[in-house]
Amino acid sequence: MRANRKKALRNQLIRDDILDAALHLYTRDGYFNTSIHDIQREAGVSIGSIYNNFGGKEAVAKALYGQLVGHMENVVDAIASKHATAHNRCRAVVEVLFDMTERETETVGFILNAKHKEFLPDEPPICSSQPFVKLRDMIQAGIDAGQMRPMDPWVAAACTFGPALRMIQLRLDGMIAAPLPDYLDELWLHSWRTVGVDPVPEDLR
Amino acid sequence: MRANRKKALRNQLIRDDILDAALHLYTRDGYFNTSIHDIQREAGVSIGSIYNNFGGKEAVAKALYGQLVGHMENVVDAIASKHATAHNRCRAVVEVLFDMTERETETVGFILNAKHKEFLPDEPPICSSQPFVKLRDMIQAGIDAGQMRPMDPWVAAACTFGPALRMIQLRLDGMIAAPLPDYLDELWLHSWRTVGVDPVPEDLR
DNA sequence: GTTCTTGATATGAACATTCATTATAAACTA
DNA sequence: TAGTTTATAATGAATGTTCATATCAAGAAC
Repeated sequence: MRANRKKALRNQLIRDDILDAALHLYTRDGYFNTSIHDIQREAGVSIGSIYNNFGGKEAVAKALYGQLVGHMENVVDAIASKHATAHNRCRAVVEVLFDMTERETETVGFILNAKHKEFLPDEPPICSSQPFVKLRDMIQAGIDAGQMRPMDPWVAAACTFGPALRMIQLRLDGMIAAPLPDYLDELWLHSWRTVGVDPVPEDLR
Repeated sequence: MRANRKKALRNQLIRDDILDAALHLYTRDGYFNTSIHDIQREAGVSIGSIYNNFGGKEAVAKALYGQLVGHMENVVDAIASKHATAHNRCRAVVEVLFDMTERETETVGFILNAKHKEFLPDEPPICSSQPFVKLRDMIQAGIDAGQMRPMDPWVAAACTFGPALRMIQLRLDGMIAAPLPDYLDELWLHSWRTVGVDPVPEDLR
């Protein structure tokens, strides 16, 4: 029993090593420029281990994708349960995304920037994955509650998160030198003016 | 002389056929899922022609990239010389991008969505290419002229074009069913409220 | 306690395939 | 004639995948 747990732990470590290496190489070089051999070298495991644990090149990407989407979903859920109003929720989403862009750059890059359709053709597009659906629900709820202007939900979503996502992309591309959180207040003040009924509260400007 | 021109013309036709095929396949399947043989078949030319005219796989992508960036630059230049105020210029940019997304879907997809860094590692990032630089200059001029709120230029650019770019991405991903121009007025009304000093003129709402 | 057996996993050289590129000769064009 | 296109085949490097073997932990037999 104890032995099994130990074994399972070691197993988990190897899986994590592989996924860590894959994330690193995918975000640096792209999926197609990353060979199984590269991952094997970077992770310090054998090729066989990758096939034993995942099954193949695409399966590694799929597992990584699932893990990170799950992570994003947890983040969104945490925000939704912590904040009540549409304004506070949406602002928290942008705040967390900006923080994550600095702290977990590779995660954000892989989730927001990678073209999954090209290497995971069977996965639904990222926009229809759980965390993104929940973001849209968040906005729809805000409109229904009269906290956001009545407008097409897609337009509302694009106006609410579009500017922030653009900033993230520019930051990931090395165009913006300063950490994103530095821009949070200014950006959000303007973003919310677009969609919000009430202005941004004084203490968040 | 006349003969040379005819020859050059035929030559140009072949080159265009190759680039058209490449654009089509790149946007549908991605660069790495598109082989030279795929392009050759789709274009109805021989492999030799591709190597004679371009030199190799990456060179095709590079030529295509250059052509489309040049096209975008012309579009931006035309807008800049046709309109005078920051508002009219920026709105025209969004309008043209929305139209192009419907009419030249593949061009827009390749320019805005493709990860060029992965297959053209020597090219500078798209954000620092001429047309994008000119867009930022456009915004900076608007701020200097007092037509746009004084704010960080990156934030201004993200607020001005971020929502529109997000809409384009959603449309390209098949999330939005209606043609983008249907959303133009509503989106721009909200976008401009974010960054403009004066409101959107009556006749453009 | 020592040795043997077992099951699960790790290893990495070998294999098979893909695919960019080169080569070649015949047909075509100016 | 000289240059280009075409059609086809050949080449070889890159790389995804397989599999026989090695490793090792945990009991079983003695």
